Order: sequence, then C-alpha cells, then structure tokens
Amino acid sequence: MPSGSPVGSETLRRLNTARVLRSLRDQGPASRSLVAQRTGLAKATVGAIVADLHRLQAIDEGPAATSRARVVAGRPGRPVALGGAGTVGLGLEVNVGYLAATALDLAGRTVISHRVTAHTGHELEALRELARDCHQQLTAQGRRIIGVGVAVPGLVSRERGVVVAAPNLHWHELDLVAEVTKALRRRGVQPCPVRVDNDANCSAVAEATHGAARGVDHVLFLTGTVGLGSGFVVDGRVQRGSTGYAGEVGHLPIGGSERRCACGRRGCWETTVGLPAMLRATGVRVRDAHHDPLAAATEVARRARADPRVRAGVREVGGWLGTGVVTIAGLLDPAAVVLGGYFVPLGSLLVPAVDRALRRGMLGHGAPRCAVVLSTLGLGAASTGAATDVLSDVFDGQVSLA
Amino acid sequence: MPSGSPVGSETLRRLNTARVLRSLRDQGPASRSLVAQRTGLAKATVGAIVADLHRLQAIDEGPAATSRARVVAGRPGRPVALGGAGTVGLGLEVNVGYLAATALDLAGRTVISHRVTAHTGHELEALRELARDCHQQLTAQGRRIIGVGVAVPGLVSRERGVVVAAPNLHWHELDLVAEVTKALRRRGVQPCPVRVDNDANCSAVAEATHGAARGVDHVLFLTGTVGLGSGFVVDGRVQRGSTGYAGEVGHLPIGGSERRCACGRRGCWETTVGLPAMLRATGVRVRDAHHDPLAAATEVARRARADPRVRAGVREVGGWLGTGVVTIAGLLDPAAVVLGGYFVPLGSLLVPAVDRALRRGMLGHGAPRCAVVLSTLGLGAASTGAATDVLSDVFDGQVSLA
DNA sequence: TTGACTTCGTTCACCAGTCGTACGAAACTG
DNA sequence: CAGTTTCGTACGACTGGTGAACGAAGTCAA
Repeated sequence: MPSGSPVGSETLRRLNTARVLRSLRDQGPASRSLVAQRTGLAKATVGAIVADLHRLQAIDEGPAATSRARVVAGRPGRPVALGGAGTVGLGLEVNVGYLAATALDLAGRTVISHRVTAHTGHELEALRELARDCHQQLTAQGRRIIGVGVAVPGLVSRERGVVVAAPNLHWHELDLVAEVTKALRRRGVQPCPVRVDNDANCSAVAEATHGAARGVDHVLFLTGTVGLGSGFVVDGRVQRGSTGYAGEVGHLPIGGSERRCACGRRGCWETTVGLPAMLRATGVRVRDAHHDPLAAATEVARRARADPRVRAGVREVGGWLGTGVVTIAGLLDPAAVVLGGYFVPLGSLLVPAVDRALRRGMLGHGAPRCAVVLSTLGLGAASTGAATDVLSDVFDGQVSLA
Repeated sequence: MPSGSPVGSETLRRLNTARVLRSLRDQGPASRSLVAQRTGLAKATVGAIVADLHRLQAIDEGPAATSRARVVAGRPGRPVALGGAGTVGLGLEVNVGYLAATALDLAGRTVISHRVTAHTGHELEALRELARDCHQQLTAQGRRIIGVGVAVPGLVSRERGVVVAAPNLHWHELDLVAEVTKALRRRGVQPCPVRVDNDANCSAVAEATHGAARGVDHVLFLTGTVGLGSGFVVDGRVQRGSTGYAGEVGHLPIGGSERRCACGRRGCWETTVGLPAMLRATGVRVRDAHHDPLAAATEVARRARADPRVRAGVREVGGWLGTGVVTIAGLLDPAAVVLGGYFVPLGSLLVPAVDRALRRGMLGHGAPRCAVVLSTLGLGAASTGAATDVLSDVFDGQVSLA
C-alpha cells in the first residue's frame, strides 16, 4: 500500500483524464458527448479535458462523420481519437549483440522502430547512443517523451533503477537509470524519467497489450531461450513479488530432471525445457545455438517435419513444458498463456502439447479453460513492452501529461 | 482495469480520509498537526477530515499528553487514535459443524467474537441466525456495520456473490450474498453490503494483517486440513487470478506422488501433505481425523515427542511440504510464508523442514530469504480475515464511511 | 507572576475541478 | 424555411484542498 503523494484537485483532473484516455483506447474514438456517456463524467468536464489533451497534442480531432454514415438527426459530433503528434513512450532493449528501440504514441502506434547490432561487451555505449538518437529524432518531430523504459536480460531492481545481475552482458549492480539519464541530459531540455525492467516482463506486457493476448486481464508469458523467462501481467501491470524475483521460473523444481543446472542444483525446470534440452531431446545439432535460439529452433522445426524421431523429441519437451505450465497456471490462474522465444517456431507441436496438459491437469469446475497462444510480436516485444509500461502510467492516472 | 465510478470531489475526500486512516493505523495515533506532516496534507484539511471522523465515531480523541511526557515547548496536540464506538466490519465463517463471527473496529480491536456449533446440514440456517444476532448486537451498541464478509470452505464467485461449490457443506451455486442480505433485512435499516470469500483467502488476509505476518507486504498462507488451502496476499489484498481459482494449490502436480487423489488424478500435492498423508507417513491412527484435523495433528505431535519413527514421518511430510513451498515461493516471491491449520501443532518439526528446503531451493542472489512462520490466529482466523477485508475498503478509499 | 516563545488547531479567502443548466451551433426533415 | 434533434461550450453554484493569519494552550526563564 504505497503512500503516494497527497491528493489535491489536480489529482482529480489526472484521474478523470485517465478515464477519458482509457475510454478512447478501449472503446475507440468517440465524440465528446459519447465519451461523457461512457465515462459517466459531465459533458462540460469532458469538454475541458479534451481541450487540454488537444493542447498537448495527445488526440486527433476528426472531421464530422459524413452525412451518409450518420443515423440520427441532430448536430453531428466531432470524433476524438487517441494519437496526436505530441506524446510518446520510448522503450529500449539491450541484449547480447543487439539493441532495439520502439516508440509508441498513445494510440499504440509505432512511431520509431529501430534495431541495431552491437559488439559484444560494448552494449552500454551502444545503448547510450541509441537512447540519444531516439531522443533527438523524437524531439525533432516536436514530440514529448513521457518516459523511457529499458529492458534488460537479467535481474533488476526497479526501485533503485539498477541492474542487479545480467550475466550475459556481464553487468553487476549497474546503475542503468543513471547511465541513460546522463546520456539524455542536454541543456535546455528537462530530463525525462527513465526506468529499468526485466526483458521477459517487458515482453509479457507487450503481449498482453498489443500482442497475442491483447486485452486479456491475466496473462502468463513464457519465453524459451537458453534459459527460461516469464512474466505475469494483471491488467497491464507486471506482478513482481516482494523482492522482484517473482517469475524466475527457470529454476523451479519442476519436471524431476536429474541433470545438473547451470545454477549448480538439480531438478530445475529449464534443464528440461530450455533450448539445450530441446536440442538434446531431438538430437539436432546446431552451431552457435546460444547466440541465435530462434534460428536453432527453426532448424529443429524443419527437421521435425521430416523426421518422426525429432517430432517425438519436441513432443517430449512439450510434455515437460506442459507439466510446468499446469503448475504455474494452477497457481496463478491466468486467462491466457503466451509462449515466446524459441517456442514460437515449434509452436505447432508445443501448443497442442501444452494445451493437452492443461486439459488434463487443470481442475475443471466448469471454468473456462485458459488459452495457449504463440507470441506474435517477435524481436520487438521487449522494447514495445517497455514503451507500453511507460505509457500505462498515463492511462492509470499516475502521471500527468502536462 | 475496472472502470469504477466517475471521480468527483467527494472521491477526493474519500481518498484523503483513507490517507489519514492509514497513517493512524500504520504509524500510530498522532495529533492533527503530526498527521498533516505524515500525510503531506494541509493542516486545515486534516482538521476537517478528523472532524468528520469524529462525527462518525471512527476515532477517539485522547487528552493532551501529560506534561512530563512532553519534550518540546508549545501548545500540546490532542492525540487522535483509530477506534471510536461507531464503525465495525463483521466477518462470518461457515464450516462443517461450526460457525464463527468476528467484528472488528477500525483499530483492529475485536468487538464481537462468537463461535457456535451447528448440526451438519443445517449450517445455512445457523448462519442466518448468527448474522442476525451479530447485526442486532452491534446496532444495539449504536455501531454502524460497514459490511459483512462471509468465509466459506469452497470455491466462490465474488462478483456474483455465489458459492460455486462447497462440497463439505453440500452447497452448489448457492447465492449466499442474497441469503445473508435477506436475513439482515429489517424495516427502517438500510441494508449493509455482503460479500463472500474462500476461507483460506480470508485466513490469509487475517494473518497478513493481524497475525503472524502482520504488516508484511507479500504473504503466502498455506493451511493444512484434509486437503490443502492457500491464499496469496499483497498489500492486504488477496490475489485471485482471472477466474478466482488462483491458490487452489492442493491439486498442483507437486511431489511426484503416485497415489490417486480424491479429484481422480495422480500426483496432486495434497496426497503428500494433506492430513491423511501425514497420518500415513507417521503410522498414527486417529478416530475421526477428518472432523478435527487439529486434534489429530496434536496427537501426532504428542507421539512424535516419544517415537523417532513418528518424527521421521513428520519430517518426510515436511520435506514434501518444503518442495511445494519452494515452487510456489519461487513463483510468487512472498516475503513470508505462514503455515496454518493442522501444520501448526507440528510446527516445531515442519517449520525447520520448510526453512531448510527454502534455503536449498531458492535462488540466492543475496536477496533476503523469505520467512517461514506459524499461524497465530487459530480458529478465528477466517472470520477475522473476512472482517478485515471489509474494513480494508475503507482504508483503501474505495468506500466512504459516511 | 508574568511576558516571551513555541506549537496546535481553526478560520478565512482563494483556487482548481466538477456539475447541471442554458444556449448557440450544426446538422437533418418535411 | 421552420421545426427538430443533438453537439459542444459558457456560466454560476458547489465541493474540497491550501496557505496565511490568528487565537489557544502550553513551556520556559527572569
């Protein structure tokens, strides 16, 4: 129960502005009068809020509907839609060898989408440069950046803005928020807030908002790489647990494997469903699988089409995947499970396996079964999610646009 | 993201009133001026809010501090404390053969604490009567009942106010909210809102607010009965998942048991840590264990003191309990795990076992380990939690006291 | 005892925000 | 072109929070 800041009348405006924004996002463009109806606010209030948003270039005001489309008599309303040329959230992803950037406007449209490679070991410099470039590009367009989110493959402390440990990048206790903030500092420009998050969490947000599970309230995202990542998103917000370690599923004792895990223990789930386990089960050998899990999985999928033994191997891994999903889904009760990462190329075999496990394993009670779907966002997921997370502060009324 | 109701100025007052109440609850009694400092509100605002609360008998105004206790010069403040004779939340628990009632005031003090037995099959009548009695008793004291929460051993739909299935009570699709509301209806008295919840969820709330994990932000509660119940409480609120089945941990595939479960499948966790499993592992035979798990566990504990083989059995079950806790805690990342139900009498053996499993099983990364503690609330836990849940609407600012 | 000093709680004028009503604007209908 | 319907805004009333000012109620020291 965070104490937050004292509640004055500007909070009221922020909350009601957020109401209007959510209505426009979730129920589509509408006239002021319809928005008033949908939100329960007075017409005058909506008028004032829309005027504010217009001034901030957060919305587009369409022309009156053409006469043929209208049904009733009376003065036609001027439809208002999210968009405008003003406000964006910027999401950045750092990873081994590459970086990605996505900027989204309030309507969820992609304003910037970059992907650059970086020399291993020089990711931080590349990130600083990418952040600067995007910032410059957006401000040159006259846009205001609500905030910057950075997705990192590792453990992060959100409160401190620090990457606690990102082994693949060889980062430890790196104050990434400070780094990026410094990179964006420029004279005459007020600094925009920067935050850090785990890349799987970001991807989860992206899938729950723009991707395969768009609009679903409780979404479990599982991504296969060399290890395993996950994120649980409720109403657009990641559930983090007390220390932020919630969702570190790779090392849960699931699957009863006796193989020793990289973490030093035995029985970790990822020793049965990580990419190495998949390659082992299928007998497929791929060079440099660690550096490109997607290519490796695509190769496995290709071989599986011809070779029944490879298919059987994929199904075996799918079984372990299903076992874990049953446990996690039984505990969290998501409405949808999204599989991402290397699971995607193998989806045609893995999704049915997980689905079957869920059908067998979940308690019935007549509840609607949770859906299993494949990630649709691909490589831009993490940066998209980071940008979305920044924007959701506005839609939640936690932050003012002004 | 629930749409809620439109935000007017009375919402502002509700939110700020909640701020004041939380400050008094979490940081103790204080003068108006200190509350203003703690909440960030203006002195004038706090004065107005306190006046409102006083009028509603939600607070007690103490005398000025005695001169000897004071440190600084200046006019002494009149300390304000939660309490008053006005506002309470009422919690009811139905179970097989007995019912319990707890009424709490805003300070968390127990105003009513009843426990009655009921003939099996007649629990609903007994519940109606108990609700009526408590209601009458409280209104006779001039108290206002914010709401009534009913704890039920079974699956409930909170939105519909319906008990979906409570096998032990032989209830199916029972509209319990309607039943209790009807029982409380009386001419001249405005109806007070009634809600239903699972009993384990209620107990979890109670432990996280008044019990063994008081004040902890993320609390996992596990209660052993014939089966297994759980609840995950974040900042005083139960996490329910998309369909309300979150926390149905008994039938998760944990522990690798091959024994057939009552649900018809194999491998359910409760076949290794439920009361029958404990009796099996220890070789202790108790008559009517199903009807009094606590007595059965107490008998096991007694025998364990003398017989090392019984101790070994308890430890074996403790090991399975630990395995499951590691999985669940790894996923949810609670700051504390509270063991309740039949686990309590066996705590001196089970807590160390679970603790050990956590030490071995959780990823380190230097994070503070999550604590394992025993429930302290005993049989009143569920009704206390139901009452607490009702009151937390006030502390969250979702409901006005007026 | 008394006056200086400090802190508390309230009063008051002001501001921000929402609401309902009224009214002009902008369409359609016949 | 008058009648009708709906849209969007202007305006006054009301609620609630805020800072400044002020009386109240203590302590402290001469």
